[in-house]
Amino acid sequence: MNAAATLDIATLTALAEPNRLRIVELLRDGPRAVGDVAERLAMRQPQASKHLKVLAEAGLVSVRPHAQSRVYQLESGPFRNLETWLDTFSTVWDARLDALEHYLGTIREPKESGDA
Amino acid sequence: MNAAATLDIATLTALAEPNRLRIVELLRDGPRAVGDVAERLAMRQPQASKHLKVLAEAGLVSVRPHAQSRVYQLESGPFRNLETWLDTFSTVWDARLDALEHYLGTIREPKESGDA
DNA sequence: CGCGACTATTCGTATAGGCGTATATTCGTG
DNA sequence: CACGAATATACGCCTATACGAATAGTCGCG
Repeated sequence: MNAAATLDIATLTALAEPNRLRIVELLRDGPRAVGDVAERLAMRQPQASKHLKVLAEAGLVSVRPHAQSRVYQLESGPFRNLETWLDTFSTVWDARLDALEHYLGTIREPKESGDA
Repeated sequence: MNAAATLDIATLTALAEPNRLRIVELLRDGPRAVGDVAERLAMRQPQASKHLKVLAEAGLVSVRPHAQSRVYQLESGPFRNLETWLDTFSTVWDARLDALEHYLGTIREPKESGDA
């Protein structure tokens, strides 16, 4: 039911690559064609294409053909989803100290009472 | 200066691993010892230790010794930082269509005035 | 239609990193 | 101080994947 809290790992694996992260940050300033991305980030065209493909498969970017060029732009979905996932941690920071104390208290107890 | 907008890639690489992501989501419910993590996530103790080490080096978790056990808990810093980074994209979605139109218009131009 | 510009794909190579097994280390206890 | 429990580290193996070079595909244009 809470599908909103289920983060797609592909979003993170796509972002967790330096060059791809740079691409995303470049695209933040606006859409770009493949060659444009390659030139600005000083990488070769095939690498740009491959990384953009990975980003596209993760849904982070979309493509729009324009003559021979292909213009890539960011898609909000995965970013919003990631933000939603991050929000599930917001409540943790408040209860953090309390939870630690509590856990240290129960660490002696065997493992009983299956929680969730 | 604006270090807040500079996302540490280590945060993403640490999270972009299924088992580590599961660890983080488990720790969201509260701190856990290594063996506890290993048992709940059905992984072996060394793997749990290694993954927790990576998470710790990325600053996502902190350790607190308790007898022979070591209790790991989430640290808010990287999560907040990631959230701040995500916020830099919020303004993009609004200007998205506009930016695409604009880029398609300038795609013919060689390279207009090197930006920042 | 053939050519040039732009992009995607394929192939081989190198390396990062995850896993399992074994072992070292540390701490509390009697 | 010896022992057991809990954790960390070391080693070898194996897969995923990023890179470079070469090539194939696609589109507009004359």
